[in-house]
Amino acid sequence: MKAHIQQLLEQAIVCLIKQQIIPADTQPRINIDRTKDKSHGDYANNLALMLAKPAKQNPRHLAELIVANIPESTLVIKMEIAGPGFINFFINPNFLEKQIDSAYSNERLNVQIEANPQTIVIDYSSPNLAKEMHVGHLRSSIIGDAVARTLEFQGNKVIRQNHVGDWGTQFGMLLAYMEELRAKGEPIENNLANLEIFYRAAKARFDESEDFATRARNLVVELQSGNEECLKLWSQFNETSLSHCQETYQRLGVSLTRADVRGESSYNDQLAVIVEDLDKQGLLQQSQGAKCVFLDNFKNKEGEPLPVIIQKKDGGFLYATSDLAAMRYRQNELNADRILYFVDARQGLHFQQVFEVARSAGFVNDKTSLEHMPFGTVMGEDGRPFKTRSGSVAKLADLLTEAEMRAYELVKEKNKEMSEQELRHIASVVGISSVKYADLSKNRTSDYTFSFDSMLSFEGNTAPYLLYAYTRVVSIFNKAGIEMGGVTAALSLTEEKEIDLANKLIQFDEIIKQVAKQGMPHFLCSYLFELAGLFSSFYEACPILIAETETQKQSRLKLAGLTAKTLKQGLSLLGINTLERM
RNA sequence: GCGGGUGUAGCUCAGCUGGAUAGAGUACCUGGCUACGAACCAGGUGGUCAGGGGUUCGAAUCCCUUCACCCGCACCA
Repeated sequence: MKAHIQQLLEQAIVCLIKQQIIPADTQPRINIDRTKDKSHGDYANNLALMLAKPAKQNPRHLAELIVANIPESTLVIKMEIAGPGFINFFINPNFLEKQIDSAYSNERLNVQIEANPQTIVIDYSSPNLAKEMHVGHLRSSIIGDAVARTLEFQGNKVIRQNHVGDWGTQFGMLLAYMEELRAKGEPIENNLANLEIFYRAAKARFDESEDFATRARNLVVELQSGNEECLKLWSQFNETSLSHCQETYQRLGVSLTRADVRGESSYNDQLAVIVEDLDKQGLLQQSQGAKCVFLDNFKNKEGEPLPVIIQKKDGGFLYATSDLAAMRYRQNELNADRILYFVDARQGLHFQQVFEVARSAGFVNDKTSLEHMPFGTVMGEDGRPFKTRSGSVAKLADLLTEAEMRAYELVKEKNKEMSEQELRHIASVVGISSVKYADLSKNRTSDYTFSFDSMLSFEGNTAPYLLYAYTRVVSIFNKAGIEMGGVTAALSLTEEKEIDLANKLIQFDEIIKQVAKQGMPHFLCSYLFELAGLFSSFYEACPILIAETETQKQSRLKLAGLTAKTLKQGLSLLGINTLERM
């Protein structure tokens, strides 16, 4: 609809240019807004206000001229000039009904398939395998996954990349500890059952024993030089850690699989090549023993150009190096059009730098877009950044268990007769979805206050509210004895609440586009919450099964059916399951 | 010091990149279940959009400035 109005306005501009009312070189950005107030029609536009100055016209008068030059359209029944010079468009209600009818019988709910699908690489979750996943991994995993699903739904080719931290100095420490356990005859498997404890034990040995620390450092070197025994231990460790991750993904409903794992270690053989390439291109400089690329746009504390260190003075590589290798791989092997990074905002500078290096070295084409999708820091309830090293770290797995337990209590209280199995299932969906929704519904760029209580409150703008709306529709269709998609009669909108709901329903497509473009699932959350809210009002005000006429009943069933389908589809894009009853 | 971010109702947060009277949730108050599911709905109280300038028809949004807090800034990731 927006596109249609835009076309109308563009044609009006052409006419006005011909008439020399506005200058020939005007290329205004046409912005169609949805109105907040119904008295302003359905859509509004400020073109007259923007062009008033270049056209040397009174804005209201110019608005009249624009309206006079807009071609006939069956979709627009009325245009009004309001305020300082807004043009308000009133849409034919008939159109709304047609849209709903068509979305209802469409698998994709009328969400357009991308005309030019892209290959989009998404780097997300990427936990460090040395430790178990904790709350800090929640945002990247959940937000990245929601965006991946959304882009996929649009018809893009999405390639998930779980860039796990499976390499680096801390592995020396872990391997040394594994060795020690083995020497003592203790089964390593048992100890790896809890990675958090394992890591702490290894760290404690590292801190208390100089011999151990030395051994750990030596093991890093041996690992990197391909010592077989080391690699065996290393891969045993990683296997265990990865299976922990998969377990968590499974519980969380994150769509990452083992096939999406491409850890830092997989770029090992490319690191030296990257250095060589940069050197050949004359981008590399020696500084204080390290090999660096200097970028003029970035300054350090002393106001001197800031280096991106590619290779340490001891010959070791850094995460900038493997990020560059990964970028080149994603460009050349995966043929990415877009590469998205769902990574903590604190790494913003790092990404600016490596993006620039990658471009100037030609690792990435100019056409390929590199996008850091930052998210805010996880804060404790005291308002301070959530620290992971200070003793009582909330493991992600424990958090999920807590959520399920709280949900279980609530579900049981509301459903005294329900079987244990069903209670468990519902509690699991309610608990997990609450945690996810609490995170997804916030603008990802701002800091995130981690709070059990707000996450697991099941009232208001929460996942259960949306799930509840869905189950109400299911219940109605059960009672009516027909399938949710089985309404055949045409829509007939008369009541205000019906029209409000219908208007919201046809916006689904716009919202999907927005989420896909900006990588921000909270737009979808807000939309679904508003949709569920409008449905609840409609539900209260407009009896469905006991409607006055059969026509009205069928029409309302259809509206409810499309609401449920939209909720289900929307939640599914967020990685949240629906329930038939709760 | 330089760069980035944040500051909106008691609390948690939206505000669609400059639009019409700044919105939700929560908390608090009032009303609604022998009722298609009350995890709900209808309504109310609550604001110097951190402060101050500027740009213009119009600013929470753009520019400048002050304040407060957070985060980066050479071999960790």
